[in-house]
Amino acid sequence: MEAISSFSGKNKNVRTRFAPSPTGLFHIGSARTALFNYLFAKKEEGSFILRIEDTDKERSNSIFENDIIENLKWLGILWDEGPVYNEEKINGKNFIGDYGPYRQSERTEIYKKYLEKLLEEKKAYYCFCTPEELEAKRQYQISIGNPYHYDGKCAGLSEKEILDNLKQGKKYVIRLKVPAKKIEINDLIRGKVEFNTELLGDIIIAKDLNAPLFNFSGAIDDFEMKITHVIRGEDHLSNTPKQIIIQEALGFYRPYYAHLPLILGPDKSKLSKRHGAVSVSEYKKDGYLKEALINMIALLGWNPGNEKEIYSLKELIKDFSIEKINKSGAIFNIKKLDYLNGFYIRQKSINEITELCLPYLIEARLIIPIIKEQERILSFKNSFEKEIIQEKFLTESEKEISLEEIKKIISLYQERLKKLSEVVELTDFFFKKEIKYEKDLLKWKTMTEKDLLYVLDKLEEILSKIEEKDFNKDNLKEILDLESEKTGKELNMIGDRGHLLWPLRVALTGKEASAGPFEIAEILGKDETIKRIRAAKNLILDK
RNA sequence: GGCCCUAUCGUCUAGCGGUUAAGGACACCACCCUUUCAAGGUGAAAACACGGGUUCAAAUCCCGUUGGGGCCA
Repeated sequence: MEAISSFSGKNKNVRTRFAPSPTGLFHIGSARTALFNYLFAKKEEGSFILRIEDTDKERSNSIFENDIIENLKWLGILWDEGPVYNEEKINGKNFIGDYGPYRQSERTEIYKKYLEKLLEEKKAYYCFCTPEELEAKRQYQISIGNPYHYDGKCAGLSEKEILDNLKQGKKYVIRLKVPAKKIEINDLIRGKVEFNTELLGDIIIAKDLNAPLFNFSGAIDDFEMKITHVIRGEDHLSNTPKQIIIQEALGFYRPYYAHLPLILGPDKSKLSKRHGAVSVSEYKKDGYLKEALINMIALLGWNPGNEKEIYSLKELIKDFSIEKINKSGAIFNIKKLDYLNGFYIRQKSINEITELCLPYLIEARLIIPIIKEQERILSFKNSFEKEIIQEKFLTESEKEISLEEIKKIISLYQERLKKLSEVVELTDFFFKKEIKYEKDLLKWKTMTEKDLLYVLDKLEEILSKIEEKDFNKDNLKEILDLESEKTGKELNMIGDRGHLLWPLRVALTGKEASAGPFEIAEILGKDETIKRIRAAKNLILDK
């Protein structure tokens, strides 16, 4: 039996790969496959490789390749080697992630060499059977209750027949002779899995000499790239015996295999577009942090064996082990992602979270940066403290607002955010000239319109008396607490500050949920606060 | 249809024959805090698919059934 090495010590020879086809946006399931390959390689201090499997020219698109690359980098899943496309980077500083990916479309010569070798050694042969012919045979076999596989007709073609057919330009495929045998795989996750090759028939390995099929090019590349561990989704388990047959025909070593359970949608089928957002870029745009995404997908199908739930990429590398990967599929639970995202958002410093939120506010046109080069504000990084702190913005209501003030606003909402994108709807009232709401929203519990007008009058009166320089949350709290005792008695709502604070909050925000009114009033300032209280009165009086 | 994989609370999972009247997390519910919403705190409810074995003892091992999934066609 093949020894299942647990690789418990460091093994720097470990080489893993992530081999996506660029036929769609970078998928959350692919991200997890990439992550696990990365974690295992890093854990062993080995290498992790990115290989773009773009042999299917019809379906491959560089847009998708870019999406994969961009998001891998964003997540911090960086590969260790690859072609360097930019000369300058060879002489200059060359760091991980600067490498391009390996592309199968650039390696057809390599596959061709092996294809010719197999043909020469008579381990593979040209097959000229037409699709109609094959379909007819298939139907017949099924009708008599047999499982269908190719009957090997073209394996017996003479040298002359082959040449004649080729000369005539007949369409062909290349088939590999498949010996009838049992293939046993010792999957690192699933244990022993057996396949019978008799059910396969002679498999197609290429459409022509320049067009190898996925199973063939993959097997070649895993060998050429000295991959030791093939970690991939369970959907590839059925492909494994085919690849092993190819390896055996070519005399290659066999890598270790580990087939990950699939990530499922709520209906338990493989997670796909019809379940909603599945691409990493969509989650990123929606305001999920990479920390949350990494933490989430790592814990889908893997767990450390203790009760730790919060994991950084670094900690994952430290604790990761293939043995702890589960066997059954896991449903992707967006609520848990939300929880993790909220958690990581709360961990951020105010500068970090402001930097993260700013693009959303700008995109919603709530604020516009007042600087010559607008690009700078979107890409600021290190100079945050020194430079950006001076930056000014123009609000939607065309008032100037400093970054310092925006920071204050965001810090009020930091612990309320589940996703960065929510910052827009939560804080829009700070930036808008006019806020719209139903007047009934102003009423607290059993208050009448008369009570409400009385309270709003009182608020205006009291707040007007406070000097501009004393218009801060602590003072406001002290003064309004005192006032609410009086008005509470008058309105028969003793001890219930809501009769004063609820209308105030709604007048300032137009929302039924928000941060505290004292903090909000301080940021809005005395003039704006009083203006909004008056607007509330007018709303009630239908003016 | 054939082959293969899989099965613990609604969800993610711990459990690797006896310290388990099955533990944690998310979600849900209640309470506390509180002007609202969050956050935080406390607590509740919630699962070993089924049937056979093996064993003194099974969620844990074996077989089957059923369910779910994947691949191929």
